[in-house]
Amino acid sequence: MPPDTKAKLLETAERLARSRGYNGFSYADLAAEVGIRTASIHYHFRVKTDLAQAMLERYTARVRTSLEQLAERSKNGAEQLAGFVDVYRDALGEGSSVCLCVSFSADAENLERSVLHTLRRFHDGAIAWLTTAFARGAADRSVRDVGQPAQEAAAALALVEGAQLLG
Amino acid sequence: MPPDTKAKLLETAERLARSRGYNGFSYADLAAEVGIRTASIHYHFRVKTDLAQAMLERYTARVRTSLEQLAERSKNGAEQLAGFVDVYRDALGEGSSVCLCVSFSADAENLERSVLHTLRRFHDGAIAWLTTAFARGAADRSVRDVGQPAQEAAAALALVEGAQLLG
DNA sequence: GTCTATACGGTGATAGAC
DNA sequence: GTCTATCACCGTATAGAC
Repeated sequence: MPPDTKAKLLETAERLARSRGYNGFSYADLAAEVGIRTASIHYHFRVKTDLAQAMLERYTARVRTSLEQLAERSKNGAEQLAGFVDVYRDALGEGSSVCLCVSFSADAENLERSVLHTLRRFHDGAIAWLTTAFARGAADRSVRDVGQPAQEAAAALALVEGAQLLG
Repeated sequence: MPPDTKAKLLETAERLARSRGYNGFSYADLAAEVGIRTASIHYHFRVKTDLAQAMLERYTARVRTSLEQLAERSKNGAEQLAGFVDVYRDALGEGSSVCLCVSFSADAENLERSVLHTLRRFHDGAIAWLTTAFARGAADRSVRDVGQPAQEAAAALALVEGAQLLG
């Protein structure tokens, strides 16, 4: 069994990005934490953009799975919505860190197209999921005062991301 | 009349920070836009932290004035709250930029204590203002479904900041 | 796969002439 | 006040030995 350095790099990079922002950690920081040299990182991720892309894809897949499971096991729309906050925060990395997408969005100006594209798809997916949840809550009467589900969804996403920024 | 380079630096720096993030612009960028050399910037702001502090103080003062005037001229709580979004976005720099505090919050990990303190005071002030507005709206019946004004205020601030991040 | 060694540009910052 | 010149560092990235 190899130590699977690549997985360790991704895990550590995500933790660093979520606590310091994507541009807030360097290959030097990452290498030090994992216990190798910066040059070795380049073997696994040729350029830093490759690392960013891999981080985001790994993160997106994890969130998608969590949300799908939550939608299935929820009894109604209200329960589904209530679980969203937990998924968005706790299940994705404990403690005083921030959603990976918040950290990426903040430095969005310097990101590559492909990474930006993945980021946008994550947001679209989250809004679609929330829209369904609000519509469900309105239909089963478990959520009150639902206007346009799509608008409620956009507002809800902005709310949780903004809340993290203020933390 | 001198060209007042210092003011021009602050103005340009704010525009750059709001479109690229605080760590997204360098003295080189700033110097190029203003039309001087990087060394000259150091005459006005010895270190970059000094610039950050000055930017934030200037911004905070401007927002405070706008919010005070808005509170005074508003007929009721609902009108006051409706105007908040405009102040927070338009009145503080047109176009596709972001609130200066969002850009600072994103890179918060690398900021100095004093800057961080000013940033927190801005947030506290905004929440206090919003709390008053919600309480006013609840009292004069112009705003429906007001729970705890302080909580509504925190949620509202998170909402507008998160919305900017997603933009 | 990981290492040492190195390249190269960009960064904030300083000294001193004008 | 602004300049030129220069600094020490840190960032990503590459070459090649092991």
